[in-house]
Amino acid sequence: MATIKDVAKRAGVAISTASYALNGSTKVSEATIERVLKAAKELNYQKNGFASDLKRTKTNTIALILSDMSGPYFSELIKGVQEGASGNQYDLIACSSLGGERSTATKFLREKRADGAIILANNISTSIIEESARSDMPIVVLDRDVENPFAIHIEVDNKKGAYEVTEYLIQNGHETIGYISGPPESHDNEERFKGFSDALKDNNLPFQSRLKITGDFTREGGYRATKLLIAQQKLPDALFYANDEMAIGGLQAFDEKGIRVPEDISIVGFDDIQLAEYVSPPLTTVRQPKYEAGALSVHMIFQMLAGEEVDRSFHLPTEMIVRQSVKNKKLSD
Amino acid sequence: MATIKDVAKRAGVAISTASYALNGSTKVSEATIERVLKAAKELNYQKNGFASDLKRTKTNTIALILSDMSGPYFSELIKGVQEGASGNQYDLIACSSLGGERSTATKFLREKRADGAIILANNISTSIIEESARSDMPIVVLDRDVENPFAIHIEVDNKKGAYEVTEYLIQNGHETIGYISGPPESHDNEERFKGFSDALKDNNLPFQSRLKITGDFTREGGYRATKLLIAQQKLPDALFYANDEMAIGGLQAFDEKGIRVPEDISIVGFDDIQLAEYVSPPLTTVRQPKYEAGALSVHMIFQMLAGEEVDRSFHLPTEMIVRQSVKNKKLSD
DNA sequence: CTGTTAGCGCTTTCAA
DNA sequence: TTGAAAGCGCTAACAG
Repeated sequence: MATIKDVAKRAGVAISTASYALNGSTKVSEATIERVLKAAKELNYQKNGFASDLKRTKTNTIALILSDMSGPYFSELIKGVQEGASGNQYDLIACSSLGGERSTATKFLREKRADGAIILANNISTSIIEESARSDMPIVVLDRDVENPFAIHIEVDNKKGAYEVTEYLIQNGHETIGYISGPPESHDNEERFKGFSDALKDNNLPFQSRLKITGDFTREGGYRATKLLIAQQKLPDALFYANDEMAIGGLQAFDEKGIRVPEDISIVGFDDIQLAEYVSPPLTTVRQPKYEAGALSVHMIFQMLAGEEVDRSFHLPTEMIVRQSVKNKKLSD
Repeated sequence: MATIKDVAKRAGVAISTASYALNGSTKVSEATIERVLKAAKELNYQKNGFASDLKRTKTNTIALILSDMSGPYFSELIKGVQEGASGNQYDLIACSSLGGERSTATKFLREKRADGAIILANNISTSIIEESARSDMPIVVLDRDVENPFAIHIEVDNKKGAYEVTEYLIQNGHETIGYISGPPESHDNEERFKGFSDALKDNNLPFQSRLKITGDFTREGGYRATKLLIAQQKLPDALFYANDEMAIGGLQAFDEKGIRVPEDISIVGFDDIQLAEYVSPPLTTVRQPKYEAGALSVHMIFQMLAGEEVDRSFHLPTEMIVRQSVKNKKLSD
């Protein structure tokens, strides 16, 4: 692998001159630039990015850390981040936190391989985030709150969104409403559950703990949880799934038992993933402003990088998307 | 930002000793290790990853370069790559080729920011790939063929897959069959079209060029192309969409005009994206082994990194997925 | 077991 | 306009 040294030698100039020429400085004569460029091409020279980053102590990249990296859920978020980053001549790279302590994500955070990070990965520990956040490595955390002046928190208003859709269920005449939860340690899940139970309480509806079943945000988990509920024999009027994936799993479980949605039971989800519109029946759910969350995240990173004073916490509004998975009991009963 | 020097000083040892201690070498006494670790913790020391990569001239990461980084399409592929990489203690990072020459992807390739790369990004130029591929930066290209011993080519058998599904259409009694193409410069599209027209030819069916309409692999493009076709008044018996996204766009166009699928026209897609199963009617299509493609890609990268002799080209088999978007004309006519 | 030291490849100051 | 040289922070060979 040719280095700048080789290029300089071949062009018959000093290393520094080669560096200037390669970086398009005006300090070097046309003729020299040409000679250097020619030498570089002949040697198929490629600069070593690490060396220059090291020298400049700046990477011009921001890292997006995801628990999964696959998952259709992240598309929109990524788009928001991507556009913001490239608009500022920053690079965006995505990496996975799979593997916890030993993951790529941890490495990026710890080893300052990026100038900032956006994290949506429940499997990365809060302590790592807190240790890593600093003025030259500002962090935006999307799925929890963190105690560190250089880590701010952006989240959609899970609680309010859950409250609204639960209220919608109630207004449609549903009284016994179950909750299929995400993993108990999930902050999002917790907030959604709070919104859900607040709505129940405010409407003087009791919450039966037998109707809260723990899932894990996956389709499979929703399927299993729903099966469990069906096995209890007494189905509630409606079901709140803590996310759409689980709701879709639930749909399948109901379908297998010949239970019709929404005729026999109404359901709602959360997220408004792309599939929600296509399943049968189309899912009533709450939409998260994912693109906006992504865009805001990068924006805040840049603000922090610029040393500006920023708010420590943001809540983005959700929107209820009414489709056809909820029956109006007041009309039909 | 504390450096290893600061840590060494604070612990009262030499830099190298600090380095050894930090990296868990056995050459250092327990007591020293402890002192160093303590100092590091007190200073909130984080090592600079670039510096060590630079020193070791090895990054232990492989880059996955995508044109988009969003797009549900990539999920499976990513999973295959991710698992292969982390299984070998390598990091995977994904980056986007959005922005062409000036993209993050180009930077990674050119500046040797990874030990190898997997590319699925039609908007990155072949010349960049050819210039970047070398023994210490092997590349797997998924969407074209490249002339470079260190860049190998893995693709699903687009031609055969297209051939099969076209033949399926023919066997079901369809005779005039249209083709909604992807972008003309797409290699995948080209291969699919070849398979399509070969099947026609082998069955002595003429191909009418008015029935080939150019789309762009997006839902919107499929929608527009379909509208165009509908405007021609004479609908063919069936339509081959070069990918599922476009087929779903087409479904919408037909729906708006009250044209029923498959009663009035049969359609097939390509890819078998997740949605294909959920649209109405469920789409008959060709499944690509995306996970396998991803897994094989990393595997080959490691082979090349190890200096082994490898095949320059791989073709992965596809599988036809029969659902309900094709009518059997022989039965009903 | 610990310390000295020579770079990795690059940028950039300073002097010529 | 060009060149010499000093590091960026780290690893590792070598010497003690």
